[in-house]
Amino acid sequence: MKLTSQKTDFSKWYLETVKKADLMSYAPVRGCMTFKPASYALWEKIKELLDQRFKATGHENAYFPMLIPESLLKKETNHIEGFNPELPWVTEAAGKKLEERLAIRPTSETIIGHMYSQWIKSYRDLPLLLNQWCNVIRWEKRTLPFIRTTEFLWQEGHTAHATKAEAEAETLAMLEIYQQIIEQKLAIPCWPGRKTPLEKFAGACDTYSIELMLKDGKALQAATSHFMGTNFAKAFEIKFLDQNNNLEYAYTTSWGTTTRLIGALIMAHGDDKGLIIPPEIAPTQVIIVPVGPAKSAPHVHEAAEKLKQELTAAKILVKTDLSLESAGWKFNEWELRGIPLRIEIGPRDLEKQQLVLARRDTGEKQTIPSENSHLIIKKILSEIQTNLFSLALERQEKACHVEVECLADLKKETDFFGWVLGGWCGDNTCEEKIKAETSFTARNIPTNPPCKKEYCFACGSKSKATVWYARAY
RNA sequence: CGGGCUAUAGCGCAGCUUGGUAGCGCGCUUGCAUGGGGUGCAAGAGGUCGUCAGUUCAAAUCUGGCUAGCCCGACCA
Repeated sequence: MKLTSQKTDFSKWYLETVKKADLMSYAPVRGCMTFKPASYALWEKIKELLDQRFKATGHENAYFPMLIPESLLKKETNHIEGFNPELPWVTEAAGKKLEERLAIRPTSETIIGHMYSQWIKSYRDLPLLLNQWCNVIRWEKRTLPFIRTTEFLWQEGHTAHATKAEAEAETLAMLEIYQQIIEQKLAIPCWPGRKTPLEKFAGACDTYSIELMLKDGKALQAATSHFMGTNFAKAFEIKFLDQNNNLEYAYTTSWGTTTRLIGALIMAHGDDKGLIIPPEIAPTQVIIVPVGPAKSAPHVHEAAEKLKQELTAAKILVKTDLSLESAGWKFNEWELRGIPLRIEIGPRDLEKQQLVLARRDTGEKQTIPSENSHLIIKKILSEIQTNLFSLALERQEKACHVEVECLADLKKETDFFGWVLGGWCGDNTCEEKIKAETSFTARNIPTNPPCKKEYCFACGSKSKATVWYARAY
Protein backbone atom coordinates (compact mmCIF):
# COMPACT_ATOMS: atom_id res chain seq x y z
CA MET A 1 0.00 0.00 0.00
CA LYS A 2 1.44 3.35 -1.04
CA LEU A 3 1.06 5.98 1.63
CA THR A 4 1.28 9.16 -0.37
CA SER A 5 0.75 10.34 -3.92
CA GLN A 6 -1.33 7.31 -4.82
CA LYS A 7 -4.73 8.22 -3.53
CA THR A 8 -6.63 6.04 -5.95
CA ASP A 9 -4.69 2.96 -4.82
CA PHE A 10 -5.46 3.86 -1.25
CA SER A 11 -9.15 4.36 -1.81
CA LYS A 12 -9.26 1.01 -3.60
CA TRP A 13 -7.49 -0.58 -0.63
CA TYR A 14 -9.97 1.09 1.71
CA LEU A 15 -13.07 -0.07 -0.13
CA GLU A 16 -11.76 -3.61 -0.43
CA THR A 17 -10.77 -3.74 3.21
CA VAL A 18 -14.10 -2.58 4.61
CA LYS A 19 -15.83 -5.21 2.50
CA LYS A 20 -13.40 -8.04 3.21
CA ALA A 21 -13.44 -7.36 6.94
CA ASP A 22 -17.22 -7.61 6.77
CA LEU A 23 -17.75 -4.13 8.22
CA MET A 24 -20.46 -2.85 5.90
CA SER A 25 -22.43 -3.35 2.75
CA TYR A 26 -24.31 -0.82 0.68
CA ALA A 27 -28.02 -0.41 1.25
CA PRO A 28 -30.45 0.21 -1.63
CA VAL A 29 -30.50 3.97 -0.99
CA ARG A 30 -27.85 6.16 -2.56
CA GLY A 31 -24.95 6.66 -0.17
CA CYS A 32 -26.55 4.69 2.66
CA MET A 33 -24.71 1.76 4.17
CA THR A 34 -25.42 -0.92 6.70
CA PHE A 35 -23.22 -1.20 9.75
CA LYS A 36 -22.62 -4.90 10.08
CA PRO A 37 -21.93 -6.30 13.57
CA ALA A 38 -18.15 -5.93 13.17
CA SER A 39 -18.35 -2.17 12.68
CA TYR A 40 -21.34 -1.52 14.93
CA ALA A 41 -19.38 -3.12 17.78
CA LEU A 42 -16.68 -0.51 17.22
CA TRP A 43 -19.25 2.25 17.35
CA GLU A 44 -20.70 0.85 20.59
CA LYS A 45 -17.25 0.91 22.09
CA ILE A 46 -16.65 4.51 21.00
CA LYS A 47 -20.09 5.46 22.34
CA GLU A 48 -19.39 3.85 25.68
CA LEU A 49 -16.09 5.71 26.11
CA LEU A 50 -17.50 9.09 25.09
CA ASP A 51 -20.68 8.67 27.08
CA GLN A 52 -18.69 8.04 30.26
CA ARG A 53 -16.76 11.25 29.73
CA PHE A 54 -19.86 13.30 28.95
CA LYS A 55 -21.62 12.07 32.06
CA ALA A 56 -18.53 12.62 34.19
CA THR A 57 -18.62 16.28 33.12
CA GLY A 58 -22.26 16.80 34.11
CA HIS A 59 -24.04 16.10 30.84
CA GLU A 60 -27.20 14.03 30.44
CA ASN A 61 -28.65 12.23 27.45
CA ALA A 62 -31.99 13.20 25.89
CA TYR A 63 -33.72 12.72 22.55
CA PHE A 64 -35.35 15.15 20.12
CA PRO A 65 -37.51 14.51 17.01
CA MET A 66 -36.00 13.59 13.68
CA LEU A 67 -38.42 15.75 11.68
CA ILE A 68 -37.92 19.51 11.76
CA PRO A 69 -40.57 21.95 10.48
CA GLU A 70 -39.23 24.25 7.78
CA SER A 71 -40.19 27.37 9.74
CA LEU A 72 -37.89 26.35 12.61
CA LEU A 73 -34.97 25.63 10.31
CA LYS A 74 -35.31 29.03 8.69
CA LYS A 75 -35.00 30.99 11.91
CA GLU A 76 -31.20 31.17 11.86
CA THR A 77 -30.31 32.56 8.42
CA ASN A 78 -26.70 31.36 8.13
CA HIS A 79 -27.67 27.94 9.40
CA ILE A 80 -30.35 27.28 6.79
CA GLU A 81 -28.16 28.67 4.02
CA GLY A 82 -25.41 26.25 4.99
CA PHE A 83 -27.59 23.17 5.19
CA ASN A 84 -30.31 23.83 2.62
CA PRO A 85 -28.56 22.15 -0.36
CA GLU A 86 -28.32 18.80 1.38
CA LEU A 87 -31.70 18.50 3.10
CA PRO A 88 -34.23 15.74 2.38
CA TRP A 89 -37.84 16.87 2.84
CA VAL A 90 -40.99 15.06 3.88
CA THR A 91 -43.83 16.66 1.96
CA GLU A 92 -46.59 14.09 2.19
CA ALA A 93 -47.96 11.79 4.87
CA ALA A 94 -50.95 9.46 5.07
CA GLY A 95 -51.72 10.25 1.44
CA LYS A 96 -52.05 14.00 2.02
CA LYS A 97 -49.74 16.85 1.22
CA LEU A 98 -48.43 18.42 4.44
CA GLU A 99 -49.27 22.05 5.15
CA GLU A 100 -45.67 22.63 6.13
CA ARG A 101 -42.91 20.42 4.83
CA LEU A 102 -40.59 18.72 7.32
CA ALA A 103 -36.85 18.32 6.96
CA ILE A 104 -35.15 15.16 8.15
CA ARG A 105 -32.58 16.54 10.58
CA PRO A 106 -29.10 17.23 9.30
CA THR A 107 -28.28 18.39 12.87
CA SER A 108 -30.58 19.48 15.69
CA GLU A 109 -29.61 23.03 16.73
CA THR A 110 -32.94 24.38 15.53
CA ILE A 111 -35.37 21.99 17.15
CA ILE A 112 -33.31 21.92 20.32
CA GLY A 113 -33.09 25.72 20.29
CA HIS A 114 -36.88 25.81 20.07
CA MET A 115 -37.27 23.45 23.03
CA TYR A 116 -34.61 25.26 25.06
CA SER A 117 -36.52 28.53 24.64
CA GLN A 118 -39.43 26.90 26.45
CA TRP A 119 -37.37 25.19 29.12
CA ILE A 120 -35.06 28.04 30.07
CA LYS A 121 -36.67 30.88 32.05
CA SER A 122 -34.26 31.67 34.86
CA TYR A 123 -30.54 31.64 35.60
CA ARG A 124 -31.43 28.73 37.88
CA ASP A 125 -32.19 26.65 34.77
CA LEU A 126 -28.61 27.12 33.56
CA PRO A 127 -26.35 25.65 32.54
CA LEU A 128 -28.41 23.16 30.56
CA LEU A 129 -26.11 20.36 29.46
CA LEU A 130 -27.70 17.78 27.14
CA ASN A 131 -26.46 15.31 24.60
CA GLN A 132 -28.28 13.07 22.15
CA TRP A 133 -27.19 9.92 20.32
CA CYS A 134 -29.02 9.69 17.02
CA ASN A 135 -28.87 9.46 13.26
CA VAL A 136 -28.86 12.37 10.83
CA ILE A 137 -29.16 12.68 7.06
CA ARG A 138 -27.16 14.89 4.75
CA TRP A 139 -27.66 14.39 1.03
CA GLU A 140 -24.00 14.79 0.06
CA LYS A 141 -22.97 14.65 -3.56
CA ARG A 142 -20.27 12.05 -3.03
CA THR A 143 -20.13 9.31 -0.45
CA LEU A 144 -17.53 6.96 1.00
CA PRO A 145 -18.20 4.22 3.58
CA PHE A 146 -18.01 5.53 7.17
CA ILE A 147 -16.26 8.73 6.07
CA ARG A 148 -19.22 10.29 4.32
CA THR A 149 -22.54 8.50 4.13
CA THR A 150 -25.97 9.91 3.45
CA GLU A 151 -27.23 8.74 6.82
CA PHE A 152 -24.82 8.57 9.71
CA LEU A 153 -24.87 7.94 13.44
CA TRP A 154 -23.49 10.51 15.79
CA GLN A 155 -23.74 12.28 19.08
CA GLU A 156 -24.61 15.93 19.32
CA GLY A 157 -24.22 17.82 22.55
CA HIS A 158 -26.16 21.06 23.00
CA THR A 159 -25.60 23.32 25.97
CA ALA A 160 -26.87 26.70 27.13
CA HIS A 161 -25.02 28.94 29.57
CA ALA A 162 -25.52 32.22 31.41
CA THR A 163 -22.19 33.71 30.40
CA LYS A 164 -20.01 33.91 27.36
CA ALA A 165 -16.94 32.76 29.28
CA GLU A 166 -18.71 29.66 30.55
CA ALA A 167 -19.94 28.69 27.08
CA GLU A 168 -16.51 29.21 25.58
CA ALA A 169 -14.96 27.06 28.29
CA GLU A 170 -17.53 24.34 27.55
CA THR A 171 -16.66 24.46 23.85
CA LEU A 172 -12.98 23.90 24.58
CA ALA A 173 -13.56 21.33 27.33
CA MET A 174 -15.56 19.12 24.97
CA LEU A 175 -12.92 19.45 22.27
CA GLU A 176 -10.40 18.19 24.78
CA ILE A 177 -12.53 15.13 25.58
CA TYR A 178 -12.58 14.26 21.88
CA GLN A 179 -8.83 14.70 21.70
CA GLN A 180 -8.25 12.44 24.70
CA ILE A 181 -10.47 9.66 23.39
CA ILE A 182 -9.03 9.81 19.88
CA GLU A 183 -5.41 9.91 21.01
CA GLN A 184 -5.60 7.57 23.99
CA LYS A 185 -8.16 5.05 22.73
CA LEU A 186 -8.11 5.25 18.93
CA ALA A 187 -4.33 5.87 19.02
CA ILE A 188 -4.49 8.61 16.39
CA PRO A 189 -2.58 11.89 16.95
CA CYS A 190 -4.84 14.96 16.89
CA TRP A 191 -4.57 18.51 15.66
CA PRO A 192 -7.01 20.49 17.76
CA GLY A 193 -7.61 24.03 16.60
CA ARG A 194 -10.00 26.76 15.52
CA LYS A 195 -11.57 26.83 12.07
CA THR A 196 -11.07 29.78 9.77
CA PRO A 197 -14.22 31.88 9.11
CA LEU A 198 -14.72 30.23 5.71
CA GLU A 199 -14.70 26.72 7.25
CA LYS A 200 -16.88 27.62 10.23
CA PHE A 201 -20.14 25.79 11.06
CA ALA A 202 -23.22 27.48 9.61
CA GLY A 203 -24.45 29.80 12.35
CA ALA A 204 -21.50 29.56 14.75
CA CYS A 205 -19.30 32.35 16.15
CA ASP A 206 -16.35 30.02 16.50
CA THR A 207 -15.86 26.44 15.36
CA TYR A 208 -13.12 24.27 16.81
CA SER A 209 -12.15 20.95 15.28
CA ILE A 210 -10.00 17.91 15.76
CA GLU A 211 -8.19 17.13 12.52
CA LEU A 212 -6.45 13.85 11.81
CA MET A 213 -3.86 12.84 9.24
CA LEU A 214 -4.63 9.51 7.62
CA LYS A 215 -2.22 7.06 6.02
CA ASP A 216 -2.64 8.45 2.53
CA GLY A 217 -1.69 11.96 3.64
CA LYS A 218 -5.21 13.34 3.57
CA ALA A 219 -6.75 15.14 6.51
CA LEU A 220 -10.04 14.23 8.14
CA GLN A 221 -12.19 16.34 10.42
CA ALA A 222 -12.91 13.93 13.25
CA ALA A 223 -14.86 16.04 15.75
CA THR A 224 -16.17 19.56 16.08
CA SER A 225 -17.17 21.89 18.88
CA HIS A 226 -19.00 25.14 18.21
CA PHE A 227 -19.41 28.30 20.23
CA MET A 228 -22.65 29.84 18.99
CA GLY A 229 -22.52 33.04 21.02
CA THR A 230 -26.10 34.29 21.20
CA ASN A 231 -26.82 33.61 17.51
CA PHE A 232 -29.19 30.72 18.13
CA ALA A 233 -30.49 32.24 21.38
CA LYS A 234 -31.61 35.31 19.44
CA ALA A 235 -33.11 33.27 16.60
CA PHE A 236 -35.03 31.01 19.00
CA GLU A 237 -35.62 33.42 21.89
CA ILE A 238 -33.65 31.49 24.47
CA LYS A 239 -33.87 34.11 27.24
CA PHE A 240 -33.54 33.99 31.00
CA LEU A 241 -33.84 36.31 33.99
CA ASP A 242 -30.50 36.73 35.73
CA GLN A 243 -29.83 37.40 39.43
CA ASN A 244 -30.44 41.12 38.86
CA ASN A 245 -33.80 40.47 37.20
CA ASN A 246 -32.52 41.44 33.75
CA LEU A 247 -33.73 39.47 30.73
CA GLU A 248 -30.65 38.10 28.95
CA TYR A 249 -29.91 35.86 25.97
CA ALA A 250 -28.24 32.57 26.77
CA TYR A 251 -24.94 31.53 25.18
CA THR A 252 -25.11 28.16 23.46
CA THR A 253 -22.68 25.54 22.23
CA SER A 254 -22.87 22.35 20.24
CA TRP A 255 -20.36 19.59 19.69
CA GLY A 256 -20.36 16.30 17.89
CA THR A 257 -18.58 13.33 16.51
CA THR A 258 -19.72 10.54 14.26
CA THR A 259 -19.34 7.03 12.89
CA ARG A 260 -16.71 8.62 10.68
CA LEU A 261 -14.31 7.74 13.49
CA ILE A 262 -14.56 4.11 12.35
CA GLY A 263 -13.27 5.15 8.94
CA ALA A 264 -10.54 7.19 10.58
CA LEU A 265 -9.48 4.17 12.60
CA ILE A 266 -9.20 2.00 9.49
CA MET A 267 -7.36 4.63 7.46
CA ALA A 268 -4.99 5.56 10.27
CA HIS A 269 -3.78 2.08 11.22
CA GLY A 270 -4.67 -0.42 8.49
CA ASP A 271 -2.05 -2.20 6.41
CA ASP A 272 -1.79 -4.62 3.48
CA LYS A 273 -3.22 -7.41 5.59
CA GLY A 274 -6.29 -5.43 6.59
CA LEU A 275 -7.47 -3.64 9.72
CA ILE A 276 -5.47 -3.02 12.85
CA ILE A 277 -7.68 -2.15 15.82
CA PRO A 278 -5.96 -0.58 18.83
CA PRO A 279 -6.55 -2.76 21.94
CA GLU A 280 -8.24 0.06 23.89
CA ILE A 281 -11.06 0.27 21.36
CA ALA A 282 -11.14 -3.35 20.17
CA PRO A 283 -14.41 -5.19 20.90
CA THR A 284 -12.24 -8.33 20.84
CA GLN A 285 -8.66 -7.86 21.99
CA VAL A 286 -7.45 -11.44 21.80
CA ILE A 287 -8.40 -14.32 19.52
CA ILE A 288 -7.47 -17.83 20.55
CA VAL A 289 -6.85 -20.15 17.60
CA PRO A 290 -6.43 -23.86 18.31
CA VAL A 291 -3.97 -25.54 15.96
CA GLY A 292 -2.55 -29.01 15.35
CA PRO A 293 -3.83 -32.33 14.06
CA ALA A 294 -7.55 -33.01 14.05
CA LYS A 295 -7.18 -36.00 16.37
CA SER A 296 -6.14 -33.74 19.22
CA ALA A 297 -8.93 -31.22 18.53
CA PRO A 298 -11.28 -31.92 21.46
CA HIS A 299 -8.35 -31.83 23.80
CA VAL A 300 -6.98 -28.56 22.34
CA HIS A 301 -10.41 -26.95 22.10
CA GLU A 302 -10.95 -27.68 25.75
CA ALA A 303 -7.67 -26.00 26.64
CA ALA A 304 -8.59 -23.00 24.47
CA GLU A 305 -11.93 -22.61 26.27
CA LYS A 306 -10.21 -22.85 29.62
CA LEU A 307 -7.71 -20.18 28.63
CA LYS A 308 -10.57 -17.99 27.44
CA GLN A 309 -12.18 -18.22 30.87
CA GLU A 310 -8.93 -17.31 32.60
CA LEU A 311 -8.35 -14.28 30.41
CA THR A 312 -11.98 -13.16 30.68
CA ALA A 313 -11.63 -13.30 34.45
CA ALA A 314 -8.63 -10.97 34.05
CA LYS A 315 -10.89 -8.53 32.12
CA ILE A 316 -9.35 -9.20 28.73
CA LEU A 317 -11.84 -9.21 25.81
CA VAL A 318 -11.23 -12.60 24.28
CA LYS A 319 -12.81 -15.00 21.79
CA THR A 320 -11.95 -18.49 20.62
CA ASP A 321 -12.20 -19.63 17.01
CA LEU A 322 -13.22 -23.29 17.08
CA SER A 323 -14.48 -23.33 13.50
CA LEU A 324 -13.46 -26.07 11.08
CA GLU A 325 -11.29 -23.88 8.86
CA SER A 326 -7.59 -24.57 8.68
CA ALA A 327 -5.33 -22.75 11.10
CA GLY A 328 -3.68 -20.69 8.37
CA TRP A 329 -7.04 -19.56 7.11
CA LYS A 330 -8.03 -18.40 10.58
CA PHE A 331 -4.78 -16.52 11.05
CA ASN A 332 -5.38 -14.51 7.92
CA GLU A 333 -9.04 -13.97 8.69
CA TRP A 334 -8.45 -12.48 12.14
CA GLU A 335 -5.56 -10.39 10.88
CA LEU A 336 -7.85 -8.98 8.22
CA ARG A 337 -10.35 -8.10 10.93
CA GLY A 338 -7.67 -6.35 12.94
CA ILE A 339 -7.72 -8.29 16.22
CA PRO A 340 -4.64 -6.91 18.03
CA LEU A 341 -3.33 -10.17 19.49
CA ARG A 342 -3.65 -13.81 18.51
CA ILE A 343 -2.91 -16.78 20.72
CA GLU A 344 -2.05 -20.05 19.03
CA ILE A 345 -2.50 -23.14 21.15
CA GLY A 346 -1.75 -26.68 20.03
CA PRO A 347 -0.70 -30.09 21.41
CA ARG A 348 2.98 -29.12 21.50
CA ASP A 349 2.16 -26.04 23.59
CA LEU A 350 -0.01 -28.01 25.98
CA GLU A 351 2.85 -30.44 26.51
CA LYS A 352 5.33 -27.67 27.23
CA GLN A 353 2.76 -25.55 29.11
CA GLN A 354 3.29 -22.59 26.83
CA LEU A 355 1.36 -20.29 24.47
CA VAL A 356 2.35 -18.75 21.16
CA LEU A 357 1.43 -15.06 20.81
CA ALA A 358 1.30 -13.22 17.50
CA ARG A 359 1.08 -9.41 17.47
CA ARG A 360 -1.03 -7.82 14.76
CA ASP A 361 0.93 -4.56 14.68
CA THR A 362 4.42 -5.99 14.19
CA GLY A 363 3.63 -9.54 13.07
CA GLU A 364 6.05 -10.86 15.73
CA LYS A 365 5.48 -14.27 17.26
CA GLN A 366 6.70 -15.18 20.73
CA THR A 367 6.32 -18.07 23.13
CA ILE A 368 5.31 -17.47 26.75
CA PRO A 369 4.63 -19.80 29.70
CA SER A 370 0.90 -20.48 30.15
CA GLU A 371 0.94 -19.84 33.87
CA ASN A 372 -0.33 -16.34 34.69
CA SER A 373 -0.28 -15.55 30.99
CA HIS A 374 -2.80 -12.74 31.49
CA LEU A 375 -0.09 -10.56 33.03
CA ILE A 376 2.14 -10.76 29.96
CA ILE A 377 -0.84 -10.48 27.61
CA LYS A 378 -2.02 -7.29 29.26
CA LYS A 379 1.46 -5.86 29.00
CA ILE A 380 1.69 -6.70 25.31
CA LEU A 381 -1.74 -5.23 24.61
CA SER A 382 -0.62 -2.00 26.17
CA GLU A 383 2.60 -2.09 24.13
CA ILE A 384 0.55 -2.51 20.96
CA GLN A 385 -1.56 0.48 21.92
CA THR A 386 1.52 2.65 22.50
CA ASN A 387 3.23 1.40 19.38
CA LEU A 388 0.26 2.18 17.13
CA PHE A 389 0.15 5.73 18.41
CA SER A 390 3.91 6.19 17.94
CA LEU A 391 3.78 4.82 14.40
CA ALA A 392 0.94 7.16 13.51
CA LEU A 393 2.74 10.11 15.09
CA GLU A 394 5.98 9.33 13.34
CA ARG A 395 4.26 9.02 10.00
CA GLN A 396 2.48 12.31 10.51
CA GLU A 397 5.68 14.09 11.45
CA LYS A 398 7.90 12.64 8.74
CA ALA A 399 6.19 10.93 5.84
CA CYS A 400 3.25 13.30 5.62
CA HIS A 401 5.11 16.55 5.79
CA VAL A 402 7.10 18.91 3.60
CA GLU A 403 8.54 22.23 4.69
CA VAL A 404 7.55 24.95 2.27
CA GLU A 405 7.28 28.66 2.96
CA CYS A 406 4.97 29.96 0.28
CA LEU A 407 2.22 29.07 -2.14
CA ALA A 408 4.57 29.05 -5.14
CA ASP A 409 6.67 26.31 -3.47
CA LEU A 410 3.63 24.24 -2.57
CA LYS A 411 2.38 24.40 -6.15
CA LYS A 412 5.55 22.60 -7.24
CA GLU A 413 4.68 19.68 -4.92
CA THR A 414 1.90 18.40 -7.15
CA ASP A 415 2.20 14.78 -5.99
CA PHE A 416 2.46 15.61 -2.34
CA PHE A 417 -0.18 14.46 0.12
CA GLY A 418 0.29 15.57 3.67
CA TRP A 419 0.32 18.68 5.74
CA VAL A 420 1.94 22.07 5.60
CA LEU A 421 1.99 24.86 8.13
CA GLY A 422 1.54 28.31 6.70
CA GLY A 423 1.04 31.84 7.96
CA TRP A 424 -2.27 33.53 7.23
CA CYS A 425 -2.89 37.27 7.00
CA GLY A 426 -6.56 36.87 7.95
CA ASP A 427 -7.91 37.59 4.49
CA ASN A 428 -10.44 35.13 3.01
CA THR A 429 -9.16 35.69 -0.51
CA CYS A 430 -5.74 34.30 0.44
CA GLU A 431 -7.37 31.15 1.80
CA GLU A 432 -9.49 30.77 -1.32
CA LYS A 433 -6.47 31.28 -3.55
CA ILE A 434 -4.58 28.44 -1.87
CA LYS A 435 -7.55 26.15 -2.25
CA ALA A 436 -8.07 27.02 -5.91
CA GLU A 437 -4.44 26.66 -6.92
CA THR A 438 -3.36 23.61 -4.91
CA SER A 439 -6.48 21.84 -3.55
CA PHE A 440 -4.96 22.26 -0.10
CA THR A 441 -7.49 23.72 2.33
CA ALA A 442 -7.17 25.38 5.71
CA ARG A 443 -7.88 22.59 8.18
CA ASN A 444 -7.65 24.71 11.28
CA ILE A 445 -5.58 27.17 13.27
CA PRO A 446 -3.81 24.76 15.65
CA THR A 447 -3.98 25.45 19.37
CA ASN A 448 -0.36 24.39 19.73
CA PRO A 449 1.41 24.67 16.38
CA PRO A 450 4.92 23.17 16.29
CA CYS A 451 6.16 26.57 15.15
CA LYS A 452 4.78 29.98 14.24
CA LYS A 453 4.80 31.32 10.71
CA GLU A 454 5.57 35.04 10.37
CA TYR A 455 4.25 35.72 6.88
CA CYS A 456 1.08 34.86 4.98
CA PHE A 457 1.48 31.74 2.87
CA ALA A 458 -0.33 33.28 -0.08
CA CYS A 459 0.35 37.03 -0.10
CA GLY A 460 3.53 37.33 1.99
CA SER A 461 2.25 40.07 4.26
CA LYS A 462 2.51 39.92 8.05
CA SER A 463 0.70 36.84 9.37
CA LYS A 464 -2.06 36.87 11.98
CA ALA A 465 -2.29 33.12 12.53
CA THR A 466 -0.50 29.88 11.75
CA VAL A 467 -2.75 27.55 9.79
CA TRP A 468 -2.60 23.82 9.14
CA TYR A 469 -3.13 23.16 5.43
CA ALA A 470 -3.83 19.77 3.87
CA ARG A 471 -5.88 18.02 1.23
CA ALA A 472 -8.97 16.83 3.01
CA TYR A 473 -11.64 14.14 2.87
C1' C B 1 -23.87 19.62 -12.50
C1' G B 2 -19.13 18.78 -15.70
C1' G B 3 -15.27 14.78 -17.48
C1' G B 4 -14.03 9.49 -17.97
C1' C B 5 -15.43 4.20 -17.48
C1' U B 6 -18.42 -0.20 -16.68
C1' A B 7 -22.86 -3.59 -17.06
C1' U B 8 -21.89 -11.66 -18.70
C1' A B 9 -23.08 -17.19 -12.27
C1' G B 10 -22.93 -15.02 -5.16
C1' C B 11 -17.95 -12.13 -6.03
C1' G B 12 -13.92 -10.90 -9.58
C1' C B 13 -13.35 -11.23 -14.73
C1' A B 14 -12.47 -13.33 -20.08
C1' G B 15 -15.18 -13.75 -24.63
C1' C B 16 -16.92 -8.62 -28.49
C1' U B 17 -12.00 -6.38 -32.94
C1' U B 18 -13.44 -10.68 -37.39
C1' G B 19 -21.59 -12.66 -35.34
C1' G B 20 -22.12 -19.56 -35.33
C1' U B 21 -23.39 -24.81 -28.62
C1' A B 22 -22.10 -19.64 -22.22
C1' G B 23 -16.42 -19.71 -20.34
C1' C B 24 -12.40 -19.06 -16.38
C1' G B 25 -10.78 -18.01 -11.18
C1' C B 26 -12.64 -17.52 -6.30
C1' G B 27 -16.75 -18.80 -3.39
C1' C B 28 -20.76 -22.52 -2.61
C1' U B 29 -22.58 -28.11 -2.05
C1' U B 30 -20.99 -33.43 -1.16
C1' G B 31 -17.19 -36.97 0.13
C1' C B 32 -12.31 -38.41 1.65
C1' A B 33 -7.71 -36.88 3.28
C1' U B 34 -5.31 -32.74 5.84
C1' G B 35 -4.39 -29.20 9.89
C1' G B 36 1.91 -24.60 13.53
C1' G B 37 0.34 -19.26 7.60
C1' G B 38 -5.59 -18.63 2.96
C1' U B 39 -4.25 -27.34 2.55
C1' G B 40 -4.97 -31.41 -1.42
C1' C B 41 -7.90 -34.69 -4.55
C1' A B 42 -12.61 -36.06 -6.68
C1' A B 43 -17.66 -35.17 -7.94
C1' G B 44 -21.62 -31.38 -8.30
C1' A B 45 -25.11 -27.02 -8.34
C1' G B 46 -25.47 -22.16 -10.34
C1' G B 47 -26.31 -17.33 -15.99
C1' U B 48 -33.35 -15.67 -20.61
C1' C B 49 -25.05 -11.95 -21.11
C1' G B 50 -28.59 -4.43 -17.55
C1' U B 51 -33.01 -2.90 -20.62
C1' C B 52 -35.85 -1.68 -25.23
C1' A B 53 -35.63 -1.68 -30.32
C1' G B 54 -32.89 -2.34 -35.14
C1' U B 55 -29.59 -5.21 -38.77
C1' U B 56 -29.10 -10.69 -39.82
C1' C B 57 -30.65 -17.39 -41.55
C1' A B 58 -28.20 -16.47 -36.74
C1' A B 59 -26.50 -11.23 -31.75
C1' A B 60 -23.08 -11.56 -25.28
C1' U B 61 -20.61 -9.94 -29.96
C1' C B 62 -22.67 -4.97 -34.88
C1' U B 63 -26.07 -0.12 -34.61
C1' G B 64 -29.32 3.34 -31.87
C1' G B 65 -32.14 4.74 -27.52
C1' C B 66 -32.93 4.07 -22.28
C1' U B 67 -31.52 2.66 -17.25
C1' A B 68 -28.26 1.64 -13.33
C1' G B 69 -23.55 1.66 -11.05
C1' C B 70 -18.35 3.17 -10.36
C1' C B 71 -14.16 6.61 -10.64
C1' C B 72 -12.23 11.93 -11.00
C1' G B 73 -13.87 17.35 -9.62
C1' A B 74 -17.46 21.07 -7.00
C1' C B 75 -20.71 20.32 -1.69
C1' C B 76 -19.45 18.04 3.15
C1' A B 77 -19.01 15.25 9.79
